[in-house]
Amino acid sequence: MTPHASSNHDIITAAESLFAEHGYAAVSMAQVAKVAGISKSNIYHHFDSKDDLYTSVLRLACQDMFDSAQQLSASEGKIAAQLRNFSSQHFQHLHQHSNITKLILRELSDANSEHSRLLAQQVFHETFAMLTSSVQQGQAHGDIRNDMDASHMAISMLALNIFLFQTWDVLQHLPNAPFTDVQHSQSILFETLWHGLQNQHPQD
Amino acid sequence: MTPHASSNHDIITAAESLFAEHGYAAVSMAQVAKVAGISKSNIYHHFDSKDDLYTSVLRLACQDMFDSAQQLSASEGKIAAQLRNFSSQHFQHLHQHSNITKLILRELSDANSEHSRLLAQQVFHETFAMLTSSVQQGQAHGDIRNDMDASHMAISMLALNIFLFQTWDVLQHLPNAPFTDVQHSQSILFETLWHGLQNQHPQD
DNA sequence: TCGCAGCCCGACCGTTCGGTCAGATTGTTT
DNA sequence: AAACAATCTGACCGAACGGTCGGGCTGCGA
Repeated sequence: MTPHASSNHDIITAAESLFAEHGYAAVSMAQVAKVAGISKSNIYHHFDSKDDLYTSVLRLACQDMFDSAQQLSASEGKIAAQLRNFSSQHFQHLHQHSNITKLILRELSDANSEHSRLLAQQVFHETFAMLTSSVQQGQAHGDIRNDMDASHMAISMLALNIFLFQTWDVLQHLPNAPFTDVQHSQSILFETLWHGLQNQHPQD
Repeated sequence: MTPHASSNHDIITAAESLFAEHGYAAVSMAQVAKVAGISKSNIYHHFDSKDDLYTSVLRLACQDMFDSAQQLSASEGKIAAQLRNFSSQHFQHLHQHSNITKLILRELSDANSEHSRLLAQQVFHETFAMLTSSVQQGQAHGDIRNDMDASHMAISMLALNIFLFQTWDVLQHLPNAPFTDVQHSQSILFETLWHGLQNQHPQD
């Protein structure tokens, strides 16, 4: 509600990390207050309810994700370098805003209200539309094969990055330890996929 | 524990769907009792605590996932057909056991105890090892390019399937509706990736 | 200096939580 | 029918939950 709000941002920051780490139901207002360094009652002076706090956190998180996603625009140069650069930036982007990413991933699992889902899909749509557009440009230039849907190619790139983000901790516990450097693994996954997008095949 | 298993299985079934849908913290023992059709106290006759119930649910879920994952063995024929078939089966497998899949995906986000993580990663390792082995066979036969790590190729296939599973609801809300039939999208994603794994390229 | 409006807190409320317990019910064995 | 263990339940407990309230504190305009 209140736009300028002094410690409003502190509360949201504390709530954001807690919600991201443990989920909505597992976080109490008392915990948020303790982390934010204020009293529990004070939170209710800034927010109507726990749900209002969570909604505010989610809305601001999506806004941040939206803003910073617009900054990772497609660079100049060949399509290959463009997509490679975009994918790499997107992956780092996920880690830099890891709290927000975890929050949105949780929202995917819950799938309850359409309201929260709309927020997630709004932020989803941003990077997705950018990537799809780049792929379509590549198809127009003849660099990317035309016999496949640009949307599916774009979603594949996002899928590899997001999946790698959320499973990295588990992947490192696999035997024979095939995954050590996260940046290296990301580039390998991209190159594998990119290799299949190129338009230099003879026939099938 | 109990060999003839009176209502023990009913409780776990009820708890499984509730935990999968809403998460551990958001589900109360009273809700589980109501869905299972028994009293709350009766649950404590079969399980020591809420944590014990959840652990039992997770252990049984991983066991089911493990067992049924072994059944989707690599079929005969060419490597391409093998992998295509495996990927398709794996995807259907996720949907047939959607509760267990959601449960394990939630476990990924929580990342709290090593105990539960080990369970999840055990079930993860199963399909991963199978796929990696198939890819390595393909590499030995010369059907799959040798200049990339088999582990990363395998994880890419799993990533596309799992990501498609958990984001399908959101993807359908994207504008222009590029994703309509989930089976069709899955095959497109696989073909795109498989196109990049093949060993029939001239050079880079 | 006063007043007053926002900011903030300790104490408190009703409800729900996970969990316990004494006892009713049921099934089986003798 | 008696006896006994397993199964099941309603009533209950202390703790923690989301949320409220009255009143202190602080800064600022008059």
